[in-house]
Amino acid sequence: MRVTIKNIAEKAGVSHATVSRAVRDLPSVTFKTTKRIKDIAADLGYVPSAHARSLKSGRSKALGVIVSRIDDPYFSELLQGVEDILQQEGYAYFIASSNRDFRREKAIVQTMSEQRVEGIIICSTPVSKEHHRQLKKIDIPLVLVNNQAAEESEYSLYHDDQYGNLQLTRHLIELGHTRIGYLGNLLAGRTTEDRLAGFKEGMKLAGLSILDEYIFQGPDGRPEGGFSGGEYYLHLPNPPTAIICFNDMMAIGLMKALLKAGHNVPSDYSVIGFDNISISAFTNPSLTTFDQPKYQLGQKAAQMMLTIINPLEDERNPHSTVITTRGRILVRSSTGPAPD
Amino acid sequence: MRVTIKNIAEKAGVSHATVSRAVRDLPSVTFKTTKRIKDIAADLGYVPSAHARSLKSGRSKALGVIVSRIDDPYFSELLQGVEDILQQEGYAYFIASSNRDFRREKAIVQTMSEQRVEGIIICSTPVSKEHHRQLKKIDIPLVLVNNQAAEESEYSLYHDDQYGNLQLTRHLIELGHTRIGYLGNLLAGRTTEDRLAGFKEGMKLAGLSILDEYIFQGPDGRPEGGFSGGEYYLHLPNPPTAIICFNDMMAIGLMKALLKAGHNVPSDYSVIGFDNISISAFTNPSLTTFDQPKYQLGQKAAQMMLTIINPLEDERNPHSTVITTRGRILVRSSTGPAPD
DNA sequence: TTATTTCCTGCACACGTGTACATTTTAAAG
DNA sequence: CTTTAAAATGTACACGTGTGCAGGAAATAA
Repeated sequence: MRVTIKNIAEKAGVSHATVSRAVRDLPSVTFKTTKRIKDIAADLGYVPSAHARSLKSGRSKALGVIVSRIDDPYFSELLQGVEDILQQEGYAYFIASSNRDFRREKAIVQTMSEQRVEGIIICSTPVSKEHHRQLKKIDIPLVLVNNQAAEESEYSLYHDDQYGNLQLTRHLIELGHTRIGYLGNLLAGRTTEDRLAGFKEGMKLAGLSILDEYIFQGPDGRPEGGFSGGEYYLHLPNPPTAIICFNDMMAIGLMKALLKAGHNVPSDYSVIGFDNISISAFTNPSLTTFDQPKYQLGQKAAQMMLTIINPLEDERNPHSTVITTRGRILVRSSTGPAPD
Repeated sequence: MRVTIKNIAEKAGVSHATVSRAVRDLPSVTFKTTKRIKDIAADLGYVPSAHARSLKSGRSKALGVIVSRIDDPYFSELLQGVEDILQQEGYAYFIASSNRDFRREKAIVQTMSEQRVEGIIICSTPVSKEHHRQLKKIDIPLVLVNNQAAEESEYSLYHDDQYGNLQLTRHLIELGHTRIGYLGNLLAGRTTEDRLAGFKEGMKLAGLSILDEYIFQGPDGRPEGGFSGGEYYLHLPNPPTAIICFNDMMAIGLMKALLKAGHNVPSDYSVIGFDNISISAFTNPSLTTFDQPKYQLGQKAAQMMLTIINPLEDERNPHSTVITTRGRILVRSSTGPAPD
């Protein structure tokens, strides 16, 4: 069995209460006995039980993080930001991937709730408002990152995707492109809508029209989805000269399809991604994209959560906080002047 | 305050012991009262406390997983395998990244230990045997994945890296290459040594010699590290015609450096990666690599851990289990015949 | 009916820790 | 030295749940 404060107390000839105080460095215990107790504790290999503490204090020092998929570079880069803040603060965190499955996400929240996490950072995307209402019923603080059910939530962080795709669209127009396509992601819900809106806005501002057939939703947000999107565009009788993809992964898949068909990027087609995942600087050609500050977003989400659950004594938390961030366009080599 | 079995007991007019039994579906409670109690529990939004249960039973239903970095696709694909098994079994798991920092890993183990995880899956790489000895002192079951301190551990999984690089080397030799380089990863310790050994073995078997200058350790395992490796090779007076990289990320960075300098892959240089991260099929040219079954490795690690901590009644766990897996070579478009 | 058995339920304590309060020890003051 | 205050330590109960044991209710047998 594990070493407890009682074992230490016995060996030190004091009560377990004194040990409890000593290991937490409370000033009410003499320095000398504190030292003695700590030596014995270290000697026995004592590790305090967060569970017992949680039972008394209601604080578990544990959080939960939900993402759609762990092996999606967008999420894993964001997670690294969350991690670096939480580890610093001595918080542990559970992680789980919802796979965009409503029931799976419910099961995850249930499990985390049983584990008495102090809060949950949700980076995946609840499908319905109904779902979101269910989430709020459990009374655990939530921080939502780029979540769909925006309006309903108190604490959330957003990246301004519409602004991002507006910048990207402008960039293409400045290069002389007029026939521009948007390759979306069927699974991404509101996110793909926001990005589409930015694209439409950019086209409208320039007085350009969009052919219906230039807007296509790929089956997923992976390279495979981008590849099949590429096949779609290549089969159009009059394909666009530039394509804005939902994200970098899809752009990479799309480029693959174009190159495989013997076309050149960017001289035949300009291709654009979104997110600036780390690999996007090393593709061939390197990818023009929009730099969404994922790592910082993760950090800020973690900090927001910590602020909520550890409010400073003298101030109350605001009822609601929404942080909106904007990244910046990164022009690389996958975009060029429109062909004649 | 959260709903407890006492609250339910009060409302149902029974003792909390009966509620405790009812919510766990023990047969000793009448079906009728069980139903009534469960209805009340659901009505009040009861969520059992894993912490209180853990205190009594010693089982926390929580595990820990340590990786070097979460945003490394190798680890995140492996993690997805772990996740898919554990979620199915109702286990939650803490995750943490060590950043290959000894002290950070120690702090992580401490935190997880306080959280009373039932076991820890370690995918990062302990530097020293001393470190590994410290790990074993805490009496928590460990499963090591591709870990350096191989011999000392009871439960571990390995991918046969040496075999892998032997296959890759053979492939290049069959293509007529004789001047072959190995670009390692300075941070990867034993892993890069194993892969180097496979390379040397392949060369030796073919009666080929290796120039010292063809073996170079890049500063890290990311594209950046591969890029600087590429710059190194390009500055050699007599560069190799083919380069085997520590992993796919480095191979992608290396290709970037070669292409940037105006060379062609594979007609000027053949390039090979390792791991088969999902993006490697979509690079330009697509990457010849060795398919390490990361997802399956993660699954097996999780299953092994579950077997250890939930042994079947009628059988005892073996004192030690080591699983070794072999992947297979994937020939794509980044390798070709040696130039004249 | 009563006696016996089986089935349910309640009581009481345990898990490891924290804390208000009581008690003892120590230090300071007289 | 005693007296008094302050500091250090101990006692007892609490957190939410599980479980051995005892007791009560119901079902079966006589």
